[in-house]
Amino acid sequence: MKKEISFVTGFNVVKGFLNLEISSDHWLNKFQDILNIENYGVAEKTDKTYIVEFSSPNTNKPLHLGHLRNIFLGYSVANILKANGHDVVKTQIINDRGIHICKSMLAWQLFSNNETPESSGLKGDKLVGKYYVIFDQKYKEEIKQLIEAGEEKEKAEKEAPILLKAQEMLKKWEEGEEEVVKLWGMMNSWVYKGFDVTYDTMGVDFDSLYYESDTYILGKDIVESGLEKGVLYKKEDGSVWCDLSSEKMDDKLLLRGDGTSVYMTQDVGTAVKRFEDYPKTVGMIYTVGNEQEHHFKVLFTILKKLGYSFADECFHLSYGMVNLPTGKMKSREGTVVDADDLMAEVIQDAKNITEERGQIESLNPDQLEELFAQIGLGGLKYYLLKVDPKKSMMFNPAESIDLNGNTGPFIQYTFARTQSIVNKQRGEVSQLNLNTEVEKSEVDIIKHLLDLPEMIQEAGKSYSPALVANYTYDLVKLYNSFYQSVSIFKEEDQSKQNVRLLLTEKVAKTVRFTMSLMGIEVPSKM
RNA sequence: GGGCGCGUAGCUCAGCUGGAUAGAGCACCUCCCUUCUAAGGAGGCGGUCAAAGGUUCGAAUCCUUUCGCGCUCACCA
Repeated sequence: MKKEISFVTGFNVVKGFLNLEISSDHWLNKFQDILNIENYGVAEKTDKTYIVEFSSPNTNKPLHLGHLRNIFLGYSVANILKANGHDVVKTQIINDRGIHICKSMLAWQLFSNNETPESSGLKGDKLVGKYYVIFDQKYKEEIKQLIEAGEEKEKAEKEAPILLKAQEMLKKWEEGEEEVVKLWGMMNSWVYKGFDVTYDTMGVDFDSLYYESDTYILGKDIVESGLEKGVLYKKEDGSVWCDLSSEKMDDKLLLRGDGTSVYMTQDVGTAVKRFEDYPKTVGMIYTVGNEQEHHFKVLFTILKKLGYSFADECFHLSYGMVNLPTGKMKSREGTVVDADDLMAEVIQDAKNITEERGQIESLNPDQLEELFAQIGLGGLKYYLLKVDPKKSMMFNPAESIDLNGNTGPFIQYTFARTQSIVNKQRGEVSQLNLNTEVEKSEVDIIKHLLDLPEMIQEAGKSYSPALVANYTYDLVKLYNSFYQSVSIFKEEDQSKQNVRLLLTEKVAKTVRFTMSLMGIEVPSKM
């Protein structure tokens, strides 16, 4: 065998396993192959388009920790699909209509004295969220009063005056009453402005937006034609349903007795609209929490029954809930972690630690601000992305800003190390000498670099940034081990030094690339 | 009750298309900065892979059952 295959230099047998020794020049050949590829890790362009939906908030309250997992996940999956050569459309459905937003509107009308983001200095989404909470408080007070007056609890919950007023407002909105629509438009614009600030801090953007207030109308039309085709049926009270008994599920309501639409109605409309807007689409990814698994199962089934073959190309990217050490997040109990607050906190922590031990003397104030944001947000994003999406996860605020071990800042730190070497080198590194002898720590890095394309492919297939995170972590661990065990600039053998410099450059490029897939920036100093 | 998912070290997580002594980080204990960033590295401690059966030369991984946890089954979103 040693004669047949030139790169095998030895072998031994342990417990029934054949171990082969591979020569240095084989690994250097492989490394040379990688170096020759311009965008190593990025697959060739395909003509396929994927639509990735994420975020999709309600417009009645600010974004929170749960949204952060959703948004980072969706954004990262979009990047990963791009790296697999596909065209990607990042989108969301904005749930801008319905009773929830009317509640905020009503409470604002009743109790705000015309408070605006400008007059209060509050971020728009925070201001609207504040009135949503006020509505809930008043609503509860009224229920309590009704019960004390001898009303049944259930009846009280249905007949609290403020709730009736909100429902009335919703009706007026659907009828297009000018004043209500105007108020709705104003308060939504506040929210969007607030969200824009949050997305900007996150470093996240979208290619297209869909509004429920638009798509629910299309949804209604589709339901009507489904009725004509006999795919759907109408009950005596006028409500419209889809028979799902053949899939062993309960029938699903698509239009209420009074003709108004439900969530499912607009989801049908949105899906159809998107496939019309992007005809080359071969996959639509819905990044939505696992509590909606049933909803999407039903949605895809209904789409198929309505005759849309693209139903098979829809995929619910279902992710687990984010829990706190204190338990579940509950808005009613005030345990929700606000997205803006958390990001600010994490950036502040990065600042404190960096000022304490960073190598940042040469940076100006603007560069420092940027660095703190990179480290803080990098840590947060990595923390939320390194866990398998489908698993629910524990969010420990104390650990998210940790810097040691399997964390974003650890990886960023390693990248910064590579940069100080790259900067010290100055000028071109000469070609690889394939006859150089390589250390084990160097071979380990080459082997891992060789796995990159397969990892990208797998991450794309399984929609899992966690694979990218773990790959990157393993790579920088190998690099740190190498970094500590050999010296680069003290190496007298020029060929060996070249190998190490080229490895350093390639690891740096790879880390910057894989981190970018997670939406994480890497600093050259920290 | 039905459906779906999860259960790996004290804690947080990898590994799961079956292969060698089950890995990492945190925490705890040793070492290593006159060396390119010690936000680092080398090592130690720590596991009946929830439990029991089964398939297999071989199971954390596949199958069955049980237990525990989560989500879900609205004229809510």
